Amino acid sequence: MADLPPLLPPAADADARRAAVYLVMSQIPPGKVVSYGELAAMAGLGRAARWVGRLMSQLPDGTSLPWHRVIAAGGRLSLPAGSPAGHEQRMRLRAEGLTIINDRVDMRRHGWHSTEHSG
DNA sequence: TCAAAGGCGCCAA
DNA sequence: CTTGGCGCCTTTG
Repeated sequence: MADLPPLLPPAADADARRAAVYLVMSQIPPGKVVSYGELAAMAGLGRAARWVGRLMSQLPDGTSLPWHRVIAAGGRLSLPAGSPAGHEQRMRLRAEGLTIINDRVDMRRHGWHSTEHSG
């Protein structure tokens, strides 16, 4: 996507950036997914995709944030199915009506802000 | 300041 | 499809 102007100042504290990411995350509707990079851009962090990924791993176990709706670019699930988090992710996504094939989901259908022109 | 690393992303072969 | 390579942003030693 085009380079979105930072919603946050470069000097924003980690708390502010985290809050921004959490806020965007909380807006992800069930059955929809976004990539790390998209989430980073939407939160005003630019290309901090990796940073977002690390933030995900840092989330508390009992968090209410839909971390499972944050996946890798192109609809890929980077978390291994054998991993507890990966298993949980697939379980939740399937529960929300997503079809996971070859560790991938159809971004055109389940992408939060994708071209859902024909529904 | 330099180097290494992380639930990443994109391009070339 | 799988590899290999480089870029990106941030944190840590």
